[in-house]
Amino acid sequence: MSSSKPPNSRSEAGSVPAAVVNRLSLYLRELQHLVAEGIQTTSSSQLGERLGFSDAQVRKDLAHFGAFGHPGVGYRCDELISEIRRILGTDRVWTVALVGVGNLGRALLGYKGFESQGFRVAAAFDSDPAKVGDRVEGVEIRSIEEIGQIVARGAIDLGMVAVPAGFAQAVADVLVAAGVRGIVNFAPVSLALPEGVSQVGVDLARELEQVSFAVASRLRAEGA
Amino acid sequence: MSSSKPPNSRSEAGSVPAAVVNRLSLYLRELQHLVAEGIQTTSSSQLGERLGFSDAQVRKDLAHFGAFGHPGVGYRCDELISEIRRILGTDRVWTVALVGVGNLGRALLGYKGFESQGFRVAAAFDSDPAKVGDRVEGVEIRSIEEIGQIVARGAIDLGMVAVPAGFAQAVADVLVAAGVRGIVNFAPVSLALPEGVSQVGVDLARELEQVSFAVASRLRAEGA
DNA sequence: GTCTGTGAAAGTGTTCACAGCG
DNA sequence: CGCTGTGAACACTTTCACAGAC
Repeated sequence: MSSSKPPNSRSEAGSVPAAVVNRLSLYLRELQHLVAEGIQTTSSSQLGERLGFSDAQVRKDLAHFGAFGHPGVGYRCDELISEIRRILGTDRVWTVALVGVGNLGRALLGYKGFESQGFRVAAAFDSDPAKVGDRVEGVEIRSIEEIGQIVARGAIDLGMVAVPAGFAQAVADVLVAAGVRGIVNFAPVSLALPEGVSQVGVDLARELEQVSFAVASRLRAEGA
Repeated sequence: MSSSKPPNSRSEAGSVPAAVVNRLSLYLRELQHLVAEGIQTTSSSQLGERLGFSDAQVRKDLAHFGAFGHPGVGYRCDELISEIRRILGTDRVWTVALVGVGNLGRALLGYKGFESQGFRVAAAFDSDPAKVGDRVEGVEIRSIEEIGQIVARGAIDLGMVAVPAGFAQAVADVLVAAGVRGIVNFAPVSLALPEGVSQVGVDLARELEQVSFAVASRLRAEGA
């Protein structure tokens, strides 16, 4: 409990608001676009402007994790990219298991955006015997019974659940029992997971509902 | 400024926090599950418990829009479902245009969860001449040049963008010019849209990053 | 002069706790 | 009694504004 804290490092595990983490990965994405445009240095105001946030918001968010900027200069893009990847944990490759190789599962297997961000879909499972053994995008589809073996072998960090709503909880239970540490759930149900397993839900109908609310509100305001 | 306000109605268009709208569609989903389980009446605490929120949170959220509960009883599920659908605007059918029929676009065309929530994917567009004319899930793929005609004909309310990042802004511009009122963007870029057009972004890699942050934080906390 | 990092102020969102209704 | 709806207390986030670094 004595000891000097290492400089340039904050809690990171401590309670960082989810909204901050959300924006962090937006910053990362935008920094990568900047680099692709040949821009090497940016500022909190440039970054904020491109994303619709204030400059102060950008600086405060980053301040949760350390001091990465250069007063009078701004942020070196490649430097900040490295820092954010380290914070998000994507300075290494996470292996991901996909469960459910329907339309959506197939799209996830073929999605090109995972690899460059540090995620590798390393295994796919489906309950349909007709699909087991097939290869999709170079990944062999295995029987759902094999989840335990493959994941517990330590080869899998995260799970993506793309099965019908009625099966999602059971699949999640199996994944958790096998030792997965986090789950992205594409089924339209709220999963009950034990503490220590993180989840993010992606519900396509809900995304549309968010838009329809905004549009409907605007229509109501105009019409009234 | 005199006048009696009509009972059971609040602003709705007024500034409702996005977080509230997000939870609203979670409530809707959960209420639909409750009905499927044969449960007809629920309470703020039951609803909250199943979703991980406090009972007070549920009541406060709903209070933004009116008084839908029955003291001493709770909420009648079907009643509350109707109210929330009205608030979200999904008490009618929204027609949606999909742009980009790659892996993800195909999955969106085949997604079974839209119809029941009030969304109909009524048109699909792709820039690849080889795809134009094909039918996917009963929807004919049209050339991107036709967006203007089809949307402006008034048949389309919302757009879903599932094209590569580099084309997303251009596609969004065309959709907006054609009169679309809201966009769900699956490309990993921030779209610049004019005021009056709503957007929601879904970035699959970012969803995984949120999970990897949480897991990495936990590992750091344990390891340290 | 430019831009960061940060306390202090302002603004929002959440929880508490209870009056009032069924 | 149980449960809603709600003002008041609290906690959290964002914005402001400026000292310090380049």
